[in-house]
Amino acid sequence: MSIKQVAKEAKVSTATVSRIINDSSSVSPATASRVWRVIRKQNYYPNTHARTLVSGRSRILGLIISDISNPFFPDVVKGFEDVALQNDYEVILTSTNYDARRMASCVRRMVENKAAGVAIMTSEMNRELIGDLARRGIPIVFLDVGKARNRMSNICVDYAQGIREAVDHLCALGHRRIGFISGPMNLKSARTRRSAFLHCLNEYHLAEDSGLIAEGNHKIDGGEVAMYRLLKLKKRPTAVLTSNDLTAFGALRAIHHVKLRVPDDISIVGFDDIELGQFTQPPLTTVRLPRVELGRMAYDALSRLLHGSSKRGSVYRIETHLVVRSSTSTAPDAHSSGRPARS
Amino acid sequence: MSIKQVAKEAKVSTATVSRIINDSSSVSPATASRVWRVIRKQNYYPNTHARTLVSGRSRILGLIISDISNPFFPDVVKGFEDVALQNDYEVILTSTNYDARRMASCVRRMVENKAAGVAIMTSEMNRELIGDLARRGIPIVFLDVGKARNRMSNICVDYAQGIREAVDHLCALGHRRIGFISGPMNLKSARTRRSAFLHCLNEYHLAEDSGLIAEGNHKIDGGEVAMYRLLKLKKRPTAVLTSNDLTAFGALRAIHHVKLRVPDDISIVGFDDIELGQFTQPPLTTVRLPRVELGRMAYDALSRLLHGSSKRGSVYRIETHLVVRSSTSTAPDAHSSGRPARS
DNA sequence: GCGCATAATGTAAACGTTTACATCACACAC
DNA sequence: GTGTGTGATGTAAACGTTTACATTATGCGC
Repeated sequence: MSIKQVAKEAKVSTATVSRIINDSSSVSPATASRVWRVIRKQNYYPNTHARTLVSGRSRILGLIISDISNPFFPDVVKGFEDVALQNDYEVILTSTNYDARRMASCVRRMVENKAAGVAIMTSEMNRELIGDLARRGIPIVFLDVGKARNRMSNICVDYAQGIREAVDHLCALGHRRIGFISGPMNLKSARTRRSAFLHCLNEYHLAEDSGLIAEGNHKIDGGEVAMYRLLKLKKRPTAVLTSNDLTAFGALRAIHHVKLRVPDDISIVGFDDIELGQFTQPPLTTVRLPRVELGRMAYDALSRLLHGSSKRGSVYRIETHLVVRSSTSTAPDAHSSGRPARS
Repeated sequence: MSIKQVAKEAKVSTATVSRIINDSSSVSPATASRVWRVIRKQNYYPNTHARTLVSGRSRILGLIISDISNPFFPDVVKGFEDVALQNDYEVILTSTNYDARRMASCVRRMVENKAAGVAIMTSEMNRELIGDLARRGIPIVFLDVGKARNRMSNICVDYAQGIREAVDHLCALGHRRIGFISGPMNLKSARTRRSAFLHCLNEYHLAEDSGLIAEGNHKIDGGEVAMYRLLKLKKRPTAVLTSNDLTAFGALRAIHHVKLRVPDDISIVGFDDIELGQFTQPPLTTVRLPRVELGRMAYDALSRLLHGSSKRGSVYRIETHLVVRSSTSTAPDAHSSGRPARS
């Protein structure tokens, strides 16, 4: 059961066994193979906790997300976990449930478990808590937070690119009144997406009409309610971008409910490209955010912070691109004036 | 940083600090509050690994699933995690990716991390591996495996109930040719669902026509392909049950693609009731399997095994029920002969 | 004031590893 | 034969806790 018993049966010291398990450096092949035999025979597994205790390094990586039942996250988790596992790291997954207080407990758990590094894939942030981790020398990877410092890297999603492609696409189809359904404005990621949209509108010299912007909650019901609001406008938008796909699903639902058709009467563009978007009626045109890759990148960033030569963090970039399906088409009121020039 | 420093600053022994952190039994309130002050001031967190090492108990629970990006699992994970956390357990999540070999590594990781208990929510099983856990005295909770033994409990999903309700519902609507799209037959859970369906058909004295049974893969594409097969039948079914919702989504897609209508031409019933089922076109009639509750129950079962008086495991039962939405309606060829009697 | 139960606290061993350092055997140069 | 470098192995301390046991202080009955 313990290294001692292995050592005893193999007639070597515990030090030798330890060396064999870990690096095999400077141990004779003969002894090594004999000890390996005993290890297999006894079905011995080293005790992680003892290892961590003495060596100080833990081979545990923390992954903090908002909520696993938000379809954005499973792929991120998968990407992160797969590659972490391949490198013999254990992953501890915690969720904030969008609640800043639970963030504190997430961080505490990371510290208690002596996580070697932490990837924070949620935007509920807390300066002090981060400081807590930093002070303990734990490398951190953030999502969409602008700074790279010592032992802190940052993954920046280029929302603007995808949104630009979407607006581009809609303008080409003759749309001029383009609405937007945002996420909850207390969420950093929602604000980022929203401002990328507004910025883009400017580039196209389209009037920024705050009436065309509704706030959702990044869930289906919120998207539905927000879409009803936009539909009640006397001059309703001919196309609507949404802050995430679930919101778009809600919008589709609302439109269907008032007996309008997508894309004939209204075009809808989602964001994220969750798998189910292919199967809505009609299949959803959306901006793809590669989530598995995001998870993988979070691991890579962490790994570089852990094993890299420099302790200085970096900023990584994830691209987003439009995926055209069937929820967008020509604007119903399209004149032949063509698309506006990009500024 | 360590208990010693706390002890030193509070002018007590490490034993006293330990007692204060853990049980507070037989330590004077005065000392306790003084020590707590120091703990907070130093921002001290006990080292989990040291704790586990000496005490032998680990407050880590293992959760083994197939694949987090299968929409069945996030809710299970959520249910399990939430209640585990409330009870100060850490959760280690591992995925088999439907691969028996990876199951071995999942189990090894559980042992290495000295998990206090393990919930295995996937049907890829392996006798030896389980024995490995059992021999180490680690309590286990299974899903849909019939035995309860020492330190082993089992959660049984009552698939039959929900399927019975579904067939009942379809028969009441005049359907006689009811098809079934199964999951991959190498999956235990898929086989269980399939045989529950066949059994039910018997109860209704409906002919068991193997041509009406197609094999999918529990994913959308598989459901789609399987549905095409059923549609090509010279006497195609008027209603189709599916082994899970994703399969049903695929079926909807296939039907839509050949310009038939759901439910007018064909009724579809899913299984699981994943959230997105409400938002398909039409919203999916399905059998609800309460996943969050399943996760919670897995924790409870584990907890009882850990802290309960008896080491003997139990069998728990999860009910499934039909949720009627809009993907089912009267059979197109319905005669007025009424529904067949239940045997 | 004495003895004794009880409450509060301290001492030190133990948990299973890793690792710096010590030891040993051996070969090789001189 | 002596010294010295090297490769293989052993010894023992250390990691940060918990906990059985020991010790000390406190209060109470008589």
